[in-house]
Amino acid sequence: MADREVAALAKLRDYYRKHQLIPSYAGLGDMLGLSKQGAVKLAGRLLLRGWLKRGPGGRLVPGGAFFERPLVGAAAAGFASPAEELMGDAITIDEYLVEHPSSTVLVEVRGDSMINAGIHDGDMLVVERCSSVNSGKIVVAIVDGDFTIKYLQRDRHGYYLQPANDQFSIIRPQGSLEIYGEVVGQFRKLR
Amino acid sequence: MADREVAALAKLRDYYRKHQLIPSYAGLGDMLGLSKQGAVKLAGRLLLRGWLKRGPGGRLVPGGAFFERPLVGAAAAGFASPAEELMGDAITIDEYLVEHPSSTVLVEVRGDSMINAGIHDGDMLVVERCSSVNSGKIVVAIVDGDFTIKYLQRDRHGYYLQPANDQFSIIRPQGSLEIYGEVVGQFRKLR
DNA sequence: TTGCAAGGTGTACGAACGTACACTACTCTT
DNA sequence: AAGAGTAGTGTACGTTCGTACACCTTGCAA
Repeated sequence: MADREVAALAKLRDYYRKHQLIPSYAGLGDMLGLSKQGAVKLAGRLLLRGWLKRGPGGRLVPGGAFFERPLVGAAAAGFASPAEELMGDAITIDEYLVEHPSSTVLVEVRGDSMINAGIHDGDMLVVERCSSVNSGKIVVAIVDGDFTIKYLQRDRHGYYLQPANDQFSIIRPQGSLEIYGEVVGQFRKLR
Repeated sequence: MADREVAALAKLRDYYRKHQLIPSYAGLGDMLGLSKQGAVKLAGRLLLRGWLKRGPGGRLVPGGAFFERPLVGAAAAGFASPAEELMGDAITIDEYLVEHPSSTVLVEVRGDSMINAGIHDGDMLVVERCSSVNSGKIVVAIVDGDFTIKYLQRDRHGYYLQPANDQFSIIRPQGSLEIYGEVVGQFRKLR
């Protein structure tokens, strides 16, 4: 049975949460009451299932399925064990929203000019810094020294900034248009 | 200068995102163009700042401040050097959204019944599990075995579920109303 | 000028690591 | 009864790891 794998995965999750690190084969063996070689074989099975993968130097690192929480879908009927639903890992949302950590910043929204795009006053935006953005994307641009959030559009006259609110008008930059970055995600507190 | 530390942290964040692992001292040295000993000393400084910490076997693991992202205010005027941005506030998205990790789950939204509350199809909700919720809050309720997202309201006839979309109607539960949890946050990818 | 701390390089060493191979015990299937 | 596959142990080996110590440069204060 795959009983042992499940138990091992549970202990690995606890270990990883505590140390942000998958133990070595020897450590894994100690943790599970196995010999080092038993741990090697067992880890091989976890690798096949995508729970673990190999990192630099042959070290074990968490695989794609390692952090997966039973995502409670809207159509989900059974949610039997509350213990398994727990979102213990604090990294998940961050990884979901941020692809390139070193070039990503957070910007707080002021104003309602993008309200029809679902961006409200007070929301937080995940912004990836880059100077060139494809048209049609939501961007953070710099107009008169201030940040502004708009759709970047282009027509035969060049690029312009389009709000998602009828009460605001299109901005056509005189001269060059300075792009701060592209909006790749958003989040807000509801409480 | 602390210039080198900031650059190193940026590269470390990208490396960690790719491999879920902080490199060894030798790997860190290669990454930064330093000798192994230079990496040892530099890592010592990162340890002092809380960006890294020590794991089992002396290995480096991300510290508490490792996942923080720079927060750029919407009213910020000058943003001259990227280094300057790091001087502002920094938060982790997870800490911002999740207050009680052990009782928080993520739910993916299906349907448009809450669209006027800014909750769209495909959004992710941060749900804090609890059985009793104050009225007026957005809740995940269980109706006929299915999850549903609605405002929880109360009148003289008792509790009912109110959608934020004119095309949907109020749900008055027959018998008891089962609350799965309260929606305390939401996030979505825009790319 | 002297002193000294900060930040860097080079070398060395024992411990721990990943890997490989041989072997055993048990459980199925043929 | 024989064979194959699975899950485990033991031993061995070369590499890499973290650590320590000596040494060099630069900037700055006494």
